[in-house]
Amino acid sequence: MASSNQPATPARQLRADAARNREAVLCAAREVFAESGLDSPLEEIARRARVGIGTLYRRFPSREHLIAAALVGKITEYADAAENALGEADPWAGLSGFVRKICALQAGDRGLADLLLMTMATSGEIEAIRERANRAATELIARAKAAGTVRPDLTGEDLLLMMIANSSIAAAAGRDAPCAQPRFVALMLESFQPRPDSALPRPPSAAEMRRVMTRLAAAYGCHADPAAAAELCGGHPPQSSLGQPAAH
Amino acid sequence: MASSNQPATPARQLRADAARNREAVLCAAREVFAESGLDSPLEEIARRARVGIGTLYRRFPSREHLIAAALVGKITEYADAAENALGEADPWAGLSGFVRKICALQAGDRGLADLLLMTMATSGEIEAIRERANRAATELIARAKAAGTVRPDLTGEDLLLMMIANSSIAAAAGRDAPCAQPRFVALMLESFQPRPDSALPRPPSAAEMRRVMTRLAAAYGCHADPAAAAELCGGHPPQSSLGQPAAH
DNA sequence: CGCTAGCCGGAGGCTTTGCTCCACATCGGC
DNA sequence: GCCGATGTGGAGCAAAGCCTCCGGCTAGCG
Repeated sequence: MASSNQPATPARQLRADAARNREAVLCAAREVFAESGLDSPLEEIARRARVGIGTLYRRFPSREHLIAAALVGKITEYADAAENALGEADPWAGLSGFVRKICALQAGDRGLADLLLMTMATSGEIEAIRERANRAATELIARAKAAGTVRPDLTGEDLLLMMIANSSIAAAAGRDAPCAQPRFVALMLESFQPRPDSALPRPPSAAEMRRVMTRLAAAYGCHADPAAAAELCGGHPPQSSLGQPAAH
Repeated sequence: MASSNQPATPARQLRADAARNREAVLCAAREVFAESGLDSPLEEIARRARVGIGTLYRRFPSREHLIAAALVGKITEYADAAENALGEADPWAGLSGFVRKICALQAGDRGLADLLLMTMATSGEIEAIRERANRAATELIARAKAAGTVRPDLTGEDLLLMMIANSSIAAAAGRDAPCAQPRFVALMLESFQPRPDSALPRPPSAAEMRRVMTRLAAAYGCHADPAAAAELCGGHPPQSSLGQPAAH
């Protein structure tokens, strides 16, 4: 068993009809996830793709595989936004533009909003892209700090908190209050700016936020513990060769 | 079919054992709601109260009735916090203390956090208390604006946005990142302070936010449309115009 | 063409949750 | 202590989702 981590493209060439169906599922998944988030019923996706539920499961053995395959493109947009922002001459313009951009992305796609807040243990590809975005975002903050246009105690974790908040506001306000989300982002950006004599309580650590993201993943039915993840990938659970991994 | 709006206290004297059970259910409900939010399974509440599910439904014919009965006390704390803050001499100390207080309340009780973001069409009592809090909060903002310690374009709707955000951060971070929620509140308070030459996009209207709260209520299985609500109360659906006091 | 590996759909088992209904138990006035 | 009004528990039905399995279909190679 070659342990290719997860087939972003199917292992071998699919038959023409199968490939067509696979694409239809991905397309429907993008639609449904965007509308209703990553915990949408998979049956709804199959229905919209005009495909049996069995077909969906054959192509994507778990929800996480489907999520990863459907949203690589979208999360790449996110990473690209971060790196493009580094090209901006003015550090504050770069950072604030990036913040507005990703918050708008979240507001426009509930699936992406969810994905940006969780870790996908089974998809190295997604995590690599996220890491790329993280590096760029950290650099964006560092530059703005150096230029004195951002409060010196701002951290990358603050950006993540903002994204959690933005995601819930976008989900709650939706079309009922379309100006809520931009308003909130503007307020957050105000809070990022430096202000003399104002100290913030200490931020959460990167490790803490990683744990948060792992728990959020679990809430969407994505098992982030290594054993379950490995099993899902067809890999070997650590210490392999036990009859069955304990997790069920 | 008596059309008493909703029995905050049971219609007539309950038998001793029944009253004891009712109290046990309320107590369990407060626990479970606090831990897991207003969408917790009612069976879990019955189980923890060591009571049959039938008993729970007999006493509280719908989830909304149970929520209202279990959380009147908590939401009263919220309204009291607002009114007490009006007693504070320094307007900014009053407002910021209030904000920190309610956000801490939300962080400590997921049920309350949820309740503060939704309208309870079937419980005039809850809505009256909320209205009391709204009036006080509006006054708090007005005072702080007058004193120049808060940005002039801040509105009551911004407070609600903050509460939505705070609720989701508290829920996500939980015990994994206990400093996340205070950190976020501190940032929001920074954004409330005045800053020359900074304009915010226009805030959502009160009516829009009311619609948002109604939809959030529906998400917890609370039917907020007048017809369903009235039916649930055994009252008459149409015409009666005494509905909610319009916020503001 | 004909054949088969590969693919398809959805029936159906399982779990969770909501809510109803009724045979039985208990309280408490007399 | 009797006995009916009152209360109790949980069996049971329905709906929604997850996921597996298998009888039948077809694409596309030879």
